[in-house]
Amino acid sequence: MPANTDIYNLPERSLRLFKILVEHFIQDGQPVGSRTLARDSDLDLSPATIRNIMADLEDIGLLQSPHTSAGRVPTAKGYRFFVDSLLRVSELTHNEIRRIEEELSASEDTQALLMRTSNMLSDITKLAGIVMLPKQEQHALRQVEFVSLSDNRVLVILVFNNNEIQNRIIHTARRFSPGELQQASNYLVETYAGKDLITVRKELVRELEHMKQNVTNIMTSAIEIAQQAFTKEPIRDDFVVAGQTNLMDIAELCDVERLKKLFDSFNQKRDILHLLEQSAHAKGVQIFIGEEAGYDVLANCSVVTSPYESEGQILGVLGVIGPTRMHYERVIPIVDITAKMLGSALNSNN
Amino acid sequence: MPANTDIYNLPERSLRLFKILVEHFIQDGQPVGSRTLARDSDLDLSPATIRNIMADLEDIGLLQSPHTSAGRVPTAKGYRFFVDSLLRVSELTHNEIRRIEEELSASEDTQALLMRTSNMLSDITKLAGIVMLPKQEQHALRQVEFVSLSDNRVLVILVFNNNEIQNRIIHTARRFSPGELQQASNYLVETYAGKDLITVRKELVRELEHMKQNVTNIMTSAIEIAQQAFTKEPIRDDFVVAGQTNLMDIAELCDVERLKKLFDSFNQKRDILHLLEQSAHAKGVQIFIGEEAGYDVLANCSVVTSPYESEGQILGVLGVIGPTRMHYERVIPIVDITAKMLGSALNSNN
DNA sequence: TTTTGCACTCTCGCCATGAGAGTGCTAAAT
DNA sequence: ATTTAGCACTCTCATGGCGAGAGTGCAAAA
Repeated sequence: MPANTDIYNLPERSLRLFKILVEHFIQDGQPVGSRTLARDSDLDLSPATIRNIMADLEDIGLLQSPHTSAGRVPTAKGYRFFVDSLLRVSELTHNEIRRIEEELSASEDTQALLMRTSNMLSDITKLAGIVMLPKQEQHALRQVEFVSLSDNRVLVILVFNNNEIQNRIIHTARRFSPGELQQASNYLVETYAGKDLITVRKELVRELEHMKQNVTNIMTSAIEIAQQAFTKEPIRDDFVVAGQTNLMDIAELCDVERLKKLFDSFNQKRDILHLLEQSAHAKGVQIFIGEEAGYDVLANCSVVTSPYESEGQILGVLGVIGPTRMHYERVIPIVDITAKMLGSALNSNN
Repeated sequence: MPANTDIYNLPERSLRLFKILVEHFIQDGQPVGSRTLARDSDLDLSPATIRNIMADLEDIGLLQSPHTSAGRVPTAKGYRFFVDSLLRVSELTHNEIRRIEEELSASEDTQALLMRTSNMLSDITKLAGIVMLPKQEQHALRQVEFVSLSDNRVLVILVFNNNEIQNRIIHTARRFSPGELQQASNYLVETYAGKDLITVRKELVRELEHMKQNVTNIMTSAIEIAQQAFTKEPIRDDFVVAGQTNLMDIAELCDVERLKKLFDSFNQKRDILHLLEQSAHAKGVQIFIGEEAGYDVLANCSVVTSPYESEGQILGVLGVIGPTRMHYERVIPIVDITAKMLGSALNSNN
């Protein structure tokens, strides 16, 4: 009797059993035994038969048992197989869709909208919502304003095409009069509006070169100020997490050690950011099963993500962090739809 | 032998013992017994005598024992007495002071500075730092800028005297041209710069009244826009908490239930805000011992706060949240000095 | 191939047990 | 009149044994 080592060649019956087992475990978090499975599956099999099948599934690496006399639970590989091949996502109710629509409809500035999105995700899924903020460098400059503060400090306000607003304070070599600032602002808008920051920086460097040869340029001061205003990268959050505390209710994470590590990694951003960036260029929903990807802070966690885009350009990534044992069939469409709606909300916002 | 029920009439010896006990408990969190105390106090007393004294202290309500055969721990009242009458704060080292100075010296916009302060507090104390943001209404308007977005949406940028910057998006009845906006902005700055938002609102109402009678006013549109721009209160965080995760290391809070409640109350703001507001008009450092004040989420927690002010005006409150069992002698001067330095940093920032 | 029967394993809750720590009280000592 | 020594008492906590319950794997029967 050759052991079937290929998960894609499993007999129909094993698949159904496996699916029911995973669903069962997702439901109540207890390892599932053969008795329960015999009772709850519509297949008419005795526990013994089911035990044999489960032993096979364990050999392939889809299941494991915490100890000899507990039932079985899915492995990371098991979850992967489940979400990739077995899962059928459920339709969202009308109410849910309307809820999402409403939350994303209000037109404020982008930052606020993204935070609301994150909150909404966490609220609706009862997990942690996460929204990566778009790199503003991709966005075209729309407006530049200068406000003179005391001495030689100048407040720079940049407005981008996506309604993102940035404030920076710079120190100038000398004091500029409001008139000069106004003039500089006019010049810069005229010259650079519609270009993204990277382009702007490049052109500024060239301009500066040019200026050295041709000192009579009346826009010397504008260039000088701009040089500073556009170069300095403001410290800026990369993503926002909402509803972290929802994770504290989840049994398998309910240990302060682990939670601390997880929360710390939200604060330090590094790992999470790395993971989000990976999925930035996938299309549609992606699912990371924590242990699989090797992020040890994400042990027992899954991350469901989707990039969101506007006018064909990927702006960022959003998603949900929860236990591997999460209701994927609900979470996936929620993330999916949210990403799409956020995309069009940002679009209509321009 | 009349039991001494007045804590201020306790014999010197009892006081010293009590102080040592509290310090001991703060140090390692274990209930302190008579043996330990006999060993560690320089008073040359036998455990038995100390037991008698401790029994007295327990009668007065300064101590309690978790159970008959544990040592004693301070009660809330005990902590109160300790911090009010017995505690001698330690001097900060030069390094620490320099550290604080450096963190608060960078001149950016106010929001960023406050966040850095909060982070610094949590980092230096290894507890949670908290900084209440100033109500911007107290601050004088310095500058108003309008940027036309698509259709009839206008971005309003308010700059206040304390370098705080606010962005709001408003919807106008009709589309305004950049020229009109510029004109409106000029008019508003001319008329209202130097006044705080509350005053501005009042005067605007009067202006509007006036306008109805005298429709020829050329600044109709300015008033119209301003009406919206200044009335709408942007959603805005009331305070920022940093280093929450530090609290997860603390033994007496190390239970997910409690932590969740605490973190939730940070998010919902209500309780914490209420507490902070209480101390806004105290002068200097204040200490709240959680249970005492009746905030049940703050059980086993203390909050050390100080208002910070600039030019004699109280701007807000900052502080540290930690276990009742915290190193007050260190935390108090840190909070104190931070508040003072933040005050002057904000001052020099104007 | 499936099922029955059965021995085996592992967890978990329960209880008893004993060491350790600390107390309170009484009687002796200073 | 205090302070101390002695001692019985109480409470926690770690340990180990025990039995119930759940689930397994295997061998033999259907």
